[in-house]
Amino acid sequence: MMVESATETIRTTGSNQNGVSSLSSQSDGGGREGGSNGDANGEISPVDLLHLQQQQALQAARQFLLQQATGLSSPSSNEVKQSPVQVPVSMAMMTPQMITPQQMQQILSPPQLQALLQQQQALMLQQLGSKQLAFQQQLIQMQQLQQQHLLTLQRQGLVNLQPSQGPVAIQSLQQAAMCPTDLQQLWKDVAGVQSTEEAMKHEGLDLSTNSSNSTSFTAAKVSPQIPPHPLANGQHALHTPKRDSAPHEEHTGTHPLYGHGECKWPGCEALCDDMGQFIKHLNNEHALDDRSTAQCRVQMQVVQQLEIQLAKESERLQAMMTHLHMRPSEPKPFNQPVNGPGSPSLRDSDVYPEGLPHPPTSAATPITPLRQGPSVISSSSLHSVGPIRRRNSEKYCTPIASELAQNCEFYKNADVRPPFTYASLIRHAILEAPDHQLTLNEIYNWFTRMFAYFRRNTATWKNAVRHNLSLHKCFVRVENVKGAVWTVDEVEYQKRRPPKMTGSPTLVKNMISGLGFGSLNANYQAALAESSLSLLNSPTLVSNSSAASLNMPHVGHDDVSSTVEQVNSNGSCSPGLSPQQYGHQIHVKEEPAELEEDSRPVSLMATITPTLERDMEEDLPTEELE
DNA sequence: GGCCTTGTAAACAACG
DNA sequence: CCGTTGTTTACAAGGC
Repeated sequence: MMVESATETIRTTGSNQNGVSSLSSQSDGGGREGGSNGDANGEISPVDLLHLQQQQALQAARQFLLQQATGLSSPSSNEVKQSPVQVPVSMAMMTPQMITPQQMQQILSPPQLQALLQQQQALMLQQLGSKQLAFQQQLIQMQQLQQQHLLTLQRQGLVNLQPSQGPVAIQSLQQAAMCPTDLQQLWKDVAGVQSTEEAMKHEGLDLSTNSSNSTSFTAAKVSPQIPPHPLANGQHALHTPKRDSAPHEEHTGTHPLYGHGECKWPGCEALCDDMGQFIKHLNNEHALDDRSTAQCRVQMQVVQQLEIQLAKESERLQAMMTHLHMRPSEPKPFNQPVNGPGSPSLRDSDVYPEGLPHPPTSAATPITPLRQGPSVISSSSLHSVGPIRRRNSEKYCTPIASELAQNCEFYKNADVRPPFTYASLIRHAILEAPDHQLTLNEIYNWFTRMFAYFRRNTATWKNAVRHNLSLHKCFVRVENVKGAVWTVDEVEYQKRRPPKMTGSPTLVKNMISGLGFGSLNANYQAALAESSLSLLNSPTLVSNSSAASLNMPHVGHDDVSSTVEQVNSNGSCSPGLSPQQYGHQIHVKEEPAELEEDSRPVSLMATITPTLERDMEEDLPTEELE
């Protein structure tokens, strides 16, 4: 499929953030090393080459455009006369010119760049009046120029883009969705690049004009002089994926860009004690300048991509269900763009439940687990669903390690309940600690640090944490010099969830039989969610998923964070637990009684989302590195 | 329907 | 006394 190529290229973006996505790198709001583009290993890949070439192409194109654009007046002629060269703001907003090619290159992968150009062109077509025809043509020329360049490159074997990809570049881009961490990284890159290149100024481009003719520019109206409310609108217009429904933000303030004491401007996370300080910060740091507009624009792209991705994944789900002889229910929600005009984009909470076969046999069949899935698309309207009795994790799916690694930023910012049990989370927190031990308070902190969700209702979940610590034998309290710390007894933990058969036919049978009557069992739901998530979040893996996979027999495990220990056992550096312990844990099977209980078809995931396996392999090392 | 897991709530004790 | 930590019990919801 086309996904292959697209994701292949997008991977470059993904790889850049490996450092970021690693759980260890929770530089909580602290200094972000923006712009470290990951090409630490000084070799120049074809992709790098492409970037370079693209950069040149862009520059050339821009030069060309600028020369002629200067003659044009913007529709609203609102240019600010700061820079020698004035560019219609719509253009500034809509084209890569608003940031330097270097910046573009840094924040967007080649196909993204290309797609951007095309999308911008499309937008231009919509938004510019007929007067702008000439301008459009120039834009097209620019794009063509770039495409030609790409073509040339490809013919030279430097690029693996399909020649025909020009027209469908957007599609490629769509297919290669960015995961939350991607997005976050994107922001950081933009921010980082901007900050470092601030002095360079925008090569004669001044974007700090306002434009009333560009609808999308409303987003960019996040400007100092505008009070919070319009800002809120702006933010909603952007459909920020990680900032979903705001109702729960009241306690943190009334500003959608402000929450939990920090600035929620993408990639910012600056700490602000109060709203006043935040506003000040907003005005100072996020004024209407090229950086902000760039970020807004990227955010638009982000939202767009997420929406598109959602649609695609929905389609995929539809196809899967159809294939599995499920009643497709109403295909409607899948085929139509998720975000109706004007509707908050991330309406997935509507889409998914709808997309899933409505439980015909039992109205009680819960769909919430899926909705609470880690998927980005399920970020909205989740917090108010009330007590969650079941995580969809634990049993049937999501590897905490990989899930968290990939969606670290997402969970940090989105008020979405992580689809893991407390026990899993606690364990993960502890194992993530340098010496595999944490005090209660440190566990608390980990929760709040890692999950925006756990910044609310502290009494409740803290109680739950304590409850879990006490309840589960796998959590061992160790008296310490400075108090007590909690550790994980892996053996005990694994007892609770012994590895079962992986991708066994039984499972499949179960699944299918479960599907037979349309009542989705939780496993399947989770599988879908998981599958969707992994695809959504790690385009990197998509291309490999089919090939990789299935060669990790024993990991039909629900909570794949267990793999962390596996790795640890190899690499071994776990003061908390001996390597032996770790070595044993996986296959330890004692207390048959307990094992019995565990007829969880966890391995389903291995069948459905082989991606995860690779996933784990990938992010484990990063964990180890911390 | 019973059992199990999980989440939530709450009571309670120990401790600083 | 108060807050934190830790244990325990009870109950509800959901899955098997």
